[in-house]
Parts: sequence; structure tokens; C-alpha cells
Amino acid sequence: MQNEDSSKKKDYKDTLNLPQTGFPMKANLARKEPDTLKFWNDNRIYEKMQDKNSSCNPYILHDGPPYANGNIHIGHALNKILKDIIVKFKSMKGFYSPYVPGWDCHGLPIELQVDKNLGEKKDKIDILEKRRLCKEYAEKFVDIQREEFKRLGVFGDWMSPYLTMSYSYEGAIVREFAEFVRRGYVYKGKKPVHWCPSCVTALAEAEVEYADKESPSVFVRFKIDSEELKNKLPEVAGKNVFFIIWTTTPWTLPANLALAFHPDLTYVALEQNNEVYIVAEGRLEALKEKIGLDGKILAKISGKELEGINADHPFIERKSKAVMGEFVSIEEGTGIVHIAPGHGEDDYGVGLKYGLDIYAPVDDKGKFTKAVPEFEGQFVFKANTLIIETLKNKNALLKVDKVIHSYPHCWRCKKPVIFRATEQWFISVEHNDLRKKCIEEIDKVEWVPKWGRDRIYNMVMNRPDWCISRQRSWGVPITLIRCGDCGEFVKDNEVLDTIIKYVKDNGADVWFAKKAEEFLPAGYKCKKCGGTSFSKEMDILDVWFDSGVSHAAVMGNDPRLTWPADMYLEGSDQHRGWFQSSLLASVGTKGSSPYKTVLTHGFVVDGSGKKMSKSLGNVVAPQEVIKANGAEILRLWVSAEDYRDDIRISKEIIDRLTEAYRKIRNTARFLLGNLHDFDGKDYSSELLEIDRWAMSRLQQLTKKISSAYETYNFHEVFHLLHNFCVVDMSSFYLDILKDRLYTFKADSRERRAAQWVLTRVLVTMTKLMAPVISFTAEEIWSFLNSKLKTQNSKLEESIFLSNFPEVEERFLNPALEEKWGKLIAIRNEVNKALEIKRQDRFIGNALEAKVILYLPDQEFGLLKEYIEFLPSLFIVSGAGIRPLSEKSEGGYESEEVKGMSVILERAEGGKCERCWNRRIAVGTFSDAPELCERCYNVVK
RNA sequence: GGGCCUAUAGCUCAGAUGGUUAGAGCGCGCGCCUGAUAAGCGCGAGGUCGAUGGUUCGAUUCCACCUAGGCCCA
Repeated sequence: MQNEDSSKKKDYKDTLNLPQTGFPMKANLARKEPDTLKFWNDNRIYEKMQDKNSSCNPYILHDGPPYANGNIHIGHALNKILKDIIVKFKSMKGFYSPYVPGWDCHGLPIELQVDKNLGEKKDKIDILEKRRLCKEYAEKFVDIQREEFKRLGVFGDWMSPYLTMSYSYEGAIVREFAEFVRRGYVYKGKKPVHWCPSCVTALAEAEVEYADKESPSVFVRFKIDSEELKNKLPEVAGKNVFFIIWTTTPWTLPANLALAFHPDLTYVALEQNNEVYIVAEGRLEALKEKIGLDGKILAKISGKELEGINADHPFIERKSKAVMGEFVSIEEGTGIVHIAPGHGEDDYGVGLKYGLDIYAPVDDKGKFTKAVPEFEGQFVFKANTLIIETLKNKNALLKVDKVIHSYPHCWRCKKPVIFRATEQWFISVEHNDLRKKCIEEIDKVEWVPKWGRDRIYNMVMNRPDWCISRQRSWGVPITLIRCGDCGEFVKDNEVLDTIIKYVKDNGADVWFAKKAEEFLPAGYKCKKCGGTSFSKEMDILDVWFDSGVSHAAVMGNDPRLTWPADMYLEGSDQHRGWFQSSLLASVGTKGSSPYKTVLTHGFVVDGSGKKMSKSLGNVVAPQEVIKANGAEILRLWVSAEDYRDDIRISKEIIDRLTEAYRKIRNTARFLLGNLHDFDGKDYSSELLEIDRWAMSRLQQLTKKISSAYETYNFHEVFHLLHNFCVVDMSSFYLDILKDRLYTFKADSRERRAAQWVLTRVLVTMTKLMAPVISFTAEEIWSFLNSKLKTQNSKLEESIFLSNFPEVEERFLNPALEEKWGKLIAIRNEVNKALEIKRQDRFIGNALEAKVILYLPDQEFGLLKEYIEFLPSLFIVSGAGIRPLSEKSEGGYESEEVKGMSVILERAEGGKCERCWNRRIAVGTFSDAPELCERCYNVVK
């Protein structure tokens, strides 16, 4: 008997139109993504996308080149995925939007790695050989990173990227540099750099290690001419007045040119033993203890007022000028800082500001030059003792002691380094009003988010001249030739052009391979002195110059691209980096900015907002996420988070996103499953009202998502899409639709209408998601395609060759949505009432119930229109409405819909074994007693 | 120390020209279903809107300061 029953049930199940699809519920992203990548690659989808739009308006996103060193990290992934989202969206929108990726290939980190690999040999190796090794190294990582970027699903012209070490690019760098020379921006000046006197070389910050060192600690007094004080400190006029400074590098005192005060600090004049000392008020206590400074305070004065006062150098016939420095602190010392512009970073800055000489009377072995005869030939650290002795003799020394402090050391020889001004090349930001023009250009650019404008504005406003020279091997040389006799540089146009051509044809190596004369016309003579011997400048260019000229080397050069770019998109650190170097480089030679819009994203931090670091052990590697969850989840992560701020990543975040992904995927799967037998015809005129509601919601979604993409609010794309799947589709429309889809005659108009809507929903949704979750969109597309192929309505071979959906105004129906908003509110209340009865074990499945609503006039009027539809809306077996006046006790009193009361009863009639609704007609058909009337008519 | 920025439920995000019980989805808890099934549906509990002052009749929303965090400098 039971067996019979279950076999009968099975029979009826077979009469239903249940979903059928091969589209797997489980994505298996990590395993299947490579197949999709292969599909894109084999079928040249990116190329076809470009061909399709080649005659359309261009939208150029110019890639900022990552450094070709190491594997990609999560920040690279974020950056490239954001770019990819934009490029794909613009392309689907019908723009010609090629993406030419680039790499920054020159520079110190690569050279250091190569040096490391070379070990002992590194000092003996020929420069051309070393450059060859650097190039190989960069090539290796270009290949590695290229594969890693492709693995993220990022579309681009990966086979022809731009490399800053290619001949054409190096040629462009030299050309742009020459342009700066021709326009008069380039000059030679001095700037202090870390210098290792033992290795006789300049060191980059990365080559400096900090270690404890013992140094002398001296307090020195500088005598002030009382005349100077008459106006500002009349209280001490006529007395012996001194400034006191503290330093741990007495050897820099011969180069002292100024004394720095903080403009906002208060300084006191203190009388002790008939002499007056000026120090910061905030240091009094400490100085009393350290040097026994004590006495009567005669006057107070703000730092600002001291500006311009001259003091006498303690042992050299020279004035030392009081200057203002924001860096002066009262953490230690006296609140007055000894300034040697040739021997310190702050000192240099102050020196520039006040027009002081960048004075460093120390040679490259760390010995004093003849500029300071009394110490000439002395090694600076050894000279400390002599200088202290001199101070003592001149009665300028107040105290000498020893101190152990953190001090920079050469990472190679481990010896202490010095700060020493050396000759460097600069691009002047004042020449030709470069700074002013950049500032003007900044206001013409759209900054996203808009605070980016303030950030770069302040930086450009305050930046010093651009130091473009580096004393290194791996880079593009500063291609200038110097007269051996007078030192004048050759700036003839023909010579510069010759050099540009050489580099363009042979790469920058040619500069190192050839002699200076080979770049000059035969018999060339110095324009200034007539000299005939020449030498090449051997410094190389700052790598920021390399990437800064990409606008010219790539956008301006590459037939695929146009100038200027519509967008530059990088992390917020690039306001100082690439955004700025590109701006300077472009305004300097072209007079305007290379970008129309600059979009910045924050940095990736861990789940608690902390930056990632190896030592904290909180680094999330993209490779790991890809392996465990797939690149798609990484893409979803990028789109779910608001990139303007720092963006967090953690296991929980990835888990949440994986859940969200499943929901989107399963919604698509359900749609696909219910389309298995769709005939593909147009049923748009057969829609039921709820179908028209769904179509309207779909248009709203399209509208909102399009605008989110347009305004770069990608996280809204994710939230809108997800909410649509969950709220509008899965829990409402699709849930209600199941009855129609499953139980109606397969080719009934009602069912076909639903299928038509589902097709529209799926196609639209898939396109909307494609720029973000490209793998899944393509996968859905291929299933749709193989489905539709049988209907002679073939889709494009890839979703990326299709057009982004437009809002179809004819389906937009806000009035309908508003009406349905009320229906949904009532439905939610019915659900609450159902839940109470479910908890009471009165019902299980809602189909066991019949709903009776007691309604206020307005709601009564509304639901009256839908009386036949109400059981479907609530997914119950029966529904009735009554005016509030007939309300009886015991119902669920709604709070949301004022006045409404819901009474639940068990539905009358037996359960139809096919559609599971309770119907009185069940049992009345002798040939099929377990069916309701509707099912009986379908099945018979 | 300076420039720029951020801080709303466990997570990701909304929100308010300042005005009644601050929203969504996920997750979580409790159920239902077993014809989207390593699925689907329902209900529910979660927030002194980073802290402290100030302006205001009223602030989470405006201002100041502080704390925590991020980028870039020093």
C-alpha cells in the first residue's frame, strides 16, 4: 500500500516542470577558472573586444607600472582588478577601451638583488654585464607578474605591454629628458645624500641600516651681537648673549651656516655668571640638569621674533643666521638646532628656503677639504676631537659628553655613514612657472575621491626641486656630455637628437658602450671654450622620471592609445609618486596634465585595520586566496569594499563573500534551470502583473548599477546585485513563481511569460555582474548560449562581446512598484502570523494554511483587486479579505500595517499530490483522486 | 611633529540640509520545507552611530579636542 502511494507520488513529480541544468551548484572556482582563462585566451576575446569597438569613442585607462620585482601582493590585485572592472564596463558600454599594462623595470631594488646574487663579483663586473643581469632579472618578474595578473581574470594586451627598459621606452625617456634640458628646467646643484666614506659611494635609504653608535654630545654657544638684539630683546642689550645648541656631530660645525628655531616655541634669556643664554623655555628643566644652566630669566621671546638675528660662528669668521624650522622640537637638545645645509636633510631644506649655500667641505673619502684649513685632510669622525678642542679653546664649549644613539650605517661595510652634499641634477619647479602651472592643472582634473585634489595640491605646493640623478648602474643615464676643459655641458639640438636616436635604436646601454666623442659630430668643439675633450655624465635618472614620462612614451607613442588619458588609477601613495611625477613630466613638456580623472584607492589592511607586515604575520597573499577560494572571490572582495578608505581582508570577510557569491550563483542556477525548455519567443505581452513588477525592478537595478559603475561606486554594484538576488528574486519573485513554473502546463502562456522574464533577468543580471565576477558571468553566458543555440538566437561568443544593458523605459513602472511595495508589506505581516502558527505546530508548510485578512478601507480596496492572486502572493492554499468592521478576536495584530489583523485557519480540502495545495476538488476525480482541478486539467 | 583620510550591529555597506522606536544583506539563534537540496523559505536576537567637550530646544549627523588606524612626509 505504501509502496503504491510513493510510486504514485513519483508519477506526479514526473509531470512537473522542475528545473534542469548542468550548471553546477558548486563553483569549484579554483579549479575551473583556468578553463575560462583558456577560453578567453584561445578565442582572443580581449582582442575581439577591441576590434568591435575600434571605431568608437576611446576611453583610455593608462596603467601605472608596478615594479618588476617579486610576486604580486594583495595590493597589486586590488589595483589591477579595479582597473579591470572599469575597462570591462567601459568596453561593454561601447567605448574603445584598450588596456596596455606596463612595468617599471629600472631602479635600485633590482640592482641590489643582482648585487646580492653576484656577491664578491659585484664590484669587478662590467657595467654593461651588470645591466644585462638586471634586465634579465626584471624580465623574469615581468613574466611572473604577468601570469599572476592574468590569473586574476584581468583583460589586457598582455603580449605587448610597455616596459620602461624597452629600447623605445628608454629612447622616449632620453627624449623627454632632452626636452626638459632644451626648455631650461635642468640644472646641476648640491644636495646632501647618505654617503659611505669607506665605500666611497652614495647610498639610497634602502641601503642604510640603523645601529647604535657612540658619538660625542656637545653643547656649544654662539655669541650674538648685542646690536642685533636692541630692538627685539632690549632687556639684554649690552650684555654677552649666546644661543646654545646641542649636537652629536661636532664635525658638521665647520659647515654651520645657521641656527634654527621653532616659530611657535617660546625662548627665554637667562642670566648666569654675567652671561646671557637663550634656549627654549621647554628645555630649561632638562638643561639645568645636563649643563647646569640656571639663573634669572631676563626676558622671553617667541621663536618667530628671532628670525634673521645673526650670531658668530664659534671658531670661523662667519655669521650664523637665525632661521625658522618646523622640525625643531623640545624632545632633546636646547630647542635651537645647528644647521649645516650640506650635511642634513632638514638643514638642506632650511638652506634652500633661506638661500644658504649647500656647503659641505668634506671630500668623498670623508675628509675635510682645503676649505677648512685647520682640519684639512682629517677624517670627519676623527676630527670630532680636534673640533671639540677648538671649541674649548675658543671658550664656546659648555659641555661635552658621550651618547649612544641609533645612527645610519652602510649595509655593505657596516661602518657609519655621513650626510654629505654632492652634485646632483635637478628639474626646477620654479623655472617657467612649472609649479604654478601644475597647480592650475590640478584644478582641471577630476579627483576621485575629491580630497585627492587637496592632497596633491599641498604636496606640489611645498615640494622642492626634483632631484633626478642617482649614482647607480641600473637605469637610463643622464645623457649629457661635458667639456673636459671648462665643464660646460653640450646642449646642441643636433647632439641631443643624435643621442636620442642612438638610445631608441640600441637601448640605453649604448651610452655606456660608446665614448663621448662618438655622440658628437667629427671635430666638435666646445661652444664655450673651444675644448675638444669630452666626457659623459655617468649618473642615471631617478626611476620616477622613467614612469613619469609614460604619458609620452606610451600614450603619446603607442598607436593603440591616445593622449591624454581618461584615467589614472593607483593607490593613495601615488599622490607623491606617479601622479605627481607624471604631472610634472607632462606639464613640463606639454603644458598640461596627462590625465582627466585620477582615481585613488586605499591600502589593504588586515581584519582589524592594521597594515600587513611579515613581522605581524597578518599578510594575506592573493595567491593563497586564489588557491582556496578562486580569483572570483578576490574580485568580489574588491567590489564589495569601499576602496576609497583602507580596505580590510580577513578570513571572515572572505567567508562572508563566499556565502554571498553562492547566493548570486544559485540564483543564476535556478534561473537557468527553469529555462531548460523555454522556446525563446517573445512573451512580453503575456506578462502577469507580478512579472511586470519584476521587469520594473530589473530596470531599477540596471539603472542603479550602471550609475554605480559610472561614478566608480563599485561596492554599490555588489550590494545592489546581491540584494536583488536575495530580496527581489529568491525570497519573493522566484519563490512565488515556483508554482507557476512547476505545475502549469509546460507551454502555457503563463509559464512562458515567466520564462521570458527569467531570461531577461538572467541575461541582464549576468551582464551587470560581468565586469566584477567575470568568470562566473562567462560561465553563465556559456550555459545560456548553449541553451539559446537550439532556438536560433545565438548570443555573442563571450559576454564581453555583448553590450551592457540599457534601461528599458517601457518596463519601468514606479507606480506599480509602489503598489507592490504595499503588497509586500502585507505579505511580510502574513509571514509573521504564519510563523506564530508554525511555532504553535498548527501548521508546517504554509500551504496547509488559509489566510483571512481583516483590513482597513485602503488596504481592503487594494487587496480586493488581487483577491485571486493572494494565495500565490502568500504561498498559501487560500486567502480571503474582510473589512475591519467584521474583525474577530484572536488574530495577529499587525504593527506595520496599522489596523490589519490576520487570522489563520487550516486550509479546507485535501492535499493535491501534484501541486501540494489544499483543494476541495481533491478526491473528486475518479481517475485521479489525488489531484486538484488545476492539476487534473494539466495532466489529463 | 606636518599634509590628506577613516571610525554606524560579529562582517560588508546604507542613512539623516541636525528632529519621533538608526536601516539592508550576510553571519548567528530558533523553526519550516525536502520539487533550487553541500539548496530554498520564515521569524528572531544583535548598535550609548570610536571617546570627550561645545553650538543647539534637540547631534550619531555641525565644531573642537582626544583615541585608534591608514597613506605620504619629517
